[in-house]
Amino acid sequence: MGIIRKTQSITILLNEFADDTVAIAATELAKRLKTQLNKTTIYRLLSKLEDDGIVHSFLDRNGTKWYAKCTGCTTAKHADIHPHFQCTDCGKVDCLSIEIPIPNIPNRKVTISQMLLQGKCEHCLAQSSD
Amino acid sequence: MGIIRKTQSITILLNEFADDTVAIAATELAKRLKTQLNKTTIYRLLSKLEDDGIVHSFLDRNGTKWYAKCTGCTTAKHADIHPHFQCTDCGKVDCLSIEIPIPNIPNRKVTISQMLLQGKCEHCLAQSSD
DNA sequence: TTGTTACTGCAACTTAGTTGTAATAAATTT
DNA sequence: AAATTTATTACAACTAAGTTGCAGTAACAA
Repeated sequence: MGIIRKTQSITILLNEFADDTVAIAATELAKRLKTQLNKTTIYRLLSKLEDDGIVHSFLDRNGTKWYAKCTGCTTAKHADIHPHFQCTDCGKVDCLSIEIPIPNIPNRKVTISQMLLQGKCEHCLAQSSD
Repeated sequence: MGIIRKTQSITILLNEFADDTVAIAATELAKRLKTQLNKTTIYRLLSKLEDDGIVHSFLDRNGTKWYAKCTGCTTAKHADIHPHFQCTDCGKVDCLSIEIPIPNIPNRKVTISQMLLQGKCEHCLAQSSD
């Protein structure tokens, strides 16, 4: 179910992911590209790009789905095991370049681990002098 | 916005949380209690119970919202900083009684940390002899 | 340049959750 | 115990995110 043809739509969509660590909400993409792409196309492409290991997705506390570029992922396996950070002030979300070890839980075999951190980003910390 | 009156509805709803560590999906509660409570009531009560520190909620990878009982929380602050575990085989979700330290991120002030672990639960591990 | 079929747009749909409002039932007062 | 107050509930209607089916379009191979 990956991407086979290099279409205009893909170029338009990938252009939005200029910054490698900043995540974009799926709904935000749908809004931004409304005049250029149908929302069905956007959702379908995002899903394919994720299958191909080009982007990865995650949810924040509100259930909003975010997408960001992958680094070092393949079709076979997503290697993005970094935590994500959401600023509670400005709402900005990005990928943190640290690795969180998967904790060992007795009686269970843990294979996937996801971490969402919330707090104040650099910019908002400076603003509030707090 | 907390709970003021001890109503029948609350009794019915809280009865579902018999097990202290097993989480229940909001949609599952809506389905189970359909004949007894209106879904609006269910969602509003869950939200109030969360405000009161009686239950806490979190989202899984599919965006499904789960609720589970709190231990040691108050109206002022949710103290449930444990990770949640979802079995990729049977779908069961529960609270793990371990504490994950909030990682220190340079240039950011992290105040909330959430972790979702996925893998095989004890029961499904035994089933699959794997 | 033609044929194949992946991809896209559109409309209609689904699902989770929310909002407004009138009726009901806890809890308090008399 | 009855009356009063108002938090709570049910109902219907709505919203927002995402999905599905399908006919038309556009990559790309031959």
